[in-house]
Amino acid sequence: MARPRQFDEENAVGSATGLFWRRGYHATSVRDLGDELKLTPSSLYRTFTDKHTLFLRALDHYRATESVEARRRLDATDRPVRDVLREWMRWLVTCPADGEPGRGCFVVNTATELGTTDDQVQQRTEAAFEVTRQALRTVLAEGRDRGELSEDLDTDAAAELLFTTVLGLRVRERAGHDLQRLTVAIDLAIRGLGPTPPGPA
Amino acid sequence: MARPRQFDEENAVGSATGLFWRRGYHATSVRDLGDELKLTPSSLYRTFTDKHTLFLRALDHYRATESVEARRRLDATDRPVRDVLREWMRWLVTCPADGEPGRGCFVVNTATELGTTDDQVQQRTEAAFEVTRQALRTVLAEGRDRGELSEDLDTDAAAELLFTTVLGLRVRERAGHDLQRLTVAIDLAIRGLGPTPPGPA
DNA sequence: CAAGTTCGGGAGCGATCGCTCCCGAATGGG
DNA sequence: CCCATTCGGGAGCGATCGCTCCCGAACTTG
Repeated sequence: MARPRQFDEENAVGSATGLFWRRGYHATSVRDLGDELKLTPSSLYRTFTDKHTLFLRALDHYRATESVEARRRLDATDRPVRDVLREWMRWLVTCPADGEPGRGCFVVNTATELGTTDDQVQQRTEAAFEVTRQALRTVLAEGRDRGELSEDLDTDAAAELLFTTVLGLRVRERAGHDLQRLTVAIDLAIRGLGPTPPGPA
Repeated sequence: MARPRQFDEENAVGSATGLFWRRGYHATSVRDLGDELKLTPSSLYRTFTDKHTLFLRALDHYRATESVEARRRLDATDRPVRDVLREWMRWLVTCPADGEPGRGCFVVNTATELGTTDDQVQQRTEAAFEVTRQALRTVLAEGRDRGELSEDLDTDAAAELLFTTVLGLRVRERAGHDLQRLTVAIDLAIRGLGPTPPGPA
């Protein structure tokens, strides 16, 4: 048709995600975004409509990268369930430190900042939450089927509890809490799943 | 000295707390505060210096009311530890509904919105967190001393885990999650403390 | 009662907010 | 090759931001 873009749209969304992630929605200005993405206001608005739409794109981008990576780490069916869960939770409280510590979880930060005020945002945060919760249910059910967890364990309830605990861990990482304390909580959360049942008699 | 105030300063701080609680720091403007507190800008700034200082006052007010109330509900030493903990956690996810649902915890909301960027804010959120954590340690230690919890239970670790879970519950209340699901998580968290040991032989 | 001080109210400061419009340049399709 | 179309760049829109100053009124103190 006409002149093509001189920037990669997906890269730009990635940068915007980082900025929204660190500062939140309201504290991030359009000019901040323009500087970070190396985009002029006109290009930014032509491409992303407005700030709110770009924020939704950022949420989608986060879910397509970070959330997918998190889910992938839960799908290691070749290892004991407890090990998978423990390492997954430890990764959740250390992974942001790859870039910089104290970013927490973009979805959690967004859910607490905006609450239930924005339907489109809530729809996305809720979908992200549901993916994690469902993944936990699946992992726990697998563990029980493989005999690694007691048959008395209510896996749905356990998933609900682990999911809640994970949100708390993300908050604490954001708040800069000591990693060792978080590890203590994680280890006990895993132990809370109960002892490994004896092998089939 | 001179002409006295025509408004109650503590009431004003209370209203400001409610507004900051619902909307967060950045989304609350000084004009919003002025309308809510029925204060003109000049009175507001003469009394509270600036928006940031008023926010710190709001955090202190919250700790002096909500946090103290929460702590009080944990100090019921005349009842079984499990019952106290369970009812305390259920109250944590329903108490905001007295006014309106979806407010979550002001301290959690603040910690996730501002992260570790503001020293004075972080100092207050951290103090609030530590009070809750210490209260949990005390309650669990009492429960163990009274023989309601196993002597094998690491009460410090359990306090760490319960504290983390509570933060998660507060996030989920803010996000509008179903109360029944939260109750499921709470009940299992209590069960995770282990069985009641048999009485002294 | 007069002096001194703080009050409530309001206009309005400079800066920044989200966003729009216009421009010449670059690139594609007919 | 030419023209329609989108590009990057920048000026700047009205609105709102956090905040300040000035005013006459109200109150306490000597």
